Amino acid sequence: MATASASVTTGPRAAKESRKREQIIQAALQVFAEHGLHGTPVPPIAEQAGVGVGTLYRYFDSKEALINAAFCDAKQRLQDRLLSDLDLLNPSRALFDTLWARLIAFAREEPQTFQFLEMQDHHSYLTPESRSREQALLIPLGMMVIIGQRNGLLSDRLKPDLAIALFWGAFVGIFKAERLNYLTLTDDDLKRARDACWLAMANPPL
Amino acid sequence: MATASASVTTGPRAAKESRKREQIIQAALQVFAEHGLHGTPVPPIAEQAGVGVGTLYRYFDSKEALINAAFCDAKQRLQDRLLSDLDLLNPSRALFDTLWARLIAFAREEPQTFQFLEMQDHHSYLTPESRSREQALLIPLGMMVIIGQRNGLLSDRLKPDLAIALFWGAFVGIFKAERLNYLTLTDDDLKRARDACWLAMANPPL
DNA sequence: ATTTACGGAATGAATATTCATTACCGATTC
DNA sequence: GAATCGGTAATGAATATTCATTCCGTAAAT
Repeated sequence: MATASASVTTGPRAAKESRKREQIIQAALQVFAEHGLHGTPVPPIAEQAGVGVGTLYRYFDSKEALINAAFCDAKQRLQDRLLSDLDLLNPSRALFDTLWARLIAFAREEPQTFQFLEMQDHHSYLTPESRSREQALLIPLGMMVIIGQRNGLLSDRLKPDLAIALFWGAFVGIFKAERLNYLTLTDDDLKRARDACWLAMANPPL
Repeated sequence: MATASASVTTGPRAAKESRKREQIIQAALQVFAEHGLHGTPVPPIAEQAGVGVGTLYRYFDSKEALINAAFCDAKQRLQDRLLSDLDLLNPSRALFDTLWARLIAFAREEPQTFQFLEMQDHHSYLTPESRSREQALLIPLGMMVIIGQRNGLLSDRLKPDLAIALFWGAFVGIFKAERLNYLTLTDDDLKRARDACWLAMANPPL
């Protein structure tokens, strides 16, 4: 009885279910990124995940719930990969380069996740809880910029929110251009783009 | 007979039809921008345009055709407003400022059009012809950057396509942030953002 | 043996598109 | 100038399709 009770939350059964959940979310991310949220029927998601439609609905109450789960999962992964083990309260050029490199790695290794997060039409679907998850990434970055500006490392020309929007937009823009085949990005291009972004935000050296 | 024949293509009848076409496209832009392409049923578009659904289908073969028409129309308007009466082959800081000012004006006066053009999920719908219209804007801008780099006005750090993608992305990013209420953009903010973008692309003064 | 998970056909609601009908407009006739 | 007519435009209810969700027979697990 004790073991049975334990297995409800920690046994191999639970582990397998948890894995299948992830599997469905992963599949959803891919198909959503390709066809948009309204644009993808549920059955293709199930197929991509290798499960029946009925099974999908065992794990998620509705398409909307799945969208929110996928969104939170993706945002969380981006946040983890960007911020983990980083001391944002000590800004430096090296920290900026690290953040840039991590962004690149994320966009390269999980292109669909990146694209999914940049899609427009989330916001009509998202629960307040999902929406607030956005802040978990933006607030630390904002603090970093504020401190950088106090330090004199970054120019205070741009208010922090604006600097972040500009930087983020530029990054998204170059990857969007690559996805649409308007250009190809070499490693060298990415370094040059990074330096250009830095020039836009930094204080000129004395 | 001659008069009758003429009125077929040039009379008040034709003019009214042409106006109604525009009216429907305008309405489509607005509703699409708000709810996404897959997300908006056809009847609401007709309602917004003040016509019956059947009428809409008299003017456009399908929802897809309407999307393409709206896209071409929007791209054309953006292009006209950005490039008309401008000598892109003589780049200068003043020309850059003019382009920036025109972009602002467009984004401010036709926010739905701007948002519609930046939506992700066009590309699965667009005909090759619609798609090629993209080039009509990108190629002149590319030429301008090339000449600016030859001049020494712009840094040749970034290859032209990359410079444009970066700049465009930054611009889209700050307006997206404003739309999502992450920040508010004052006129002063916009000037500062402009200068930051210039720093990213220009050659430093000697 | 019983419970739980699975799959995918079945269901009903939502949506794109069509079509039979009506309203309108300009031309022609008296 | 008024009345009639032919044809085109407009309409929205009806149809066909697509989609989210459910349900039940089967398989797996315990």
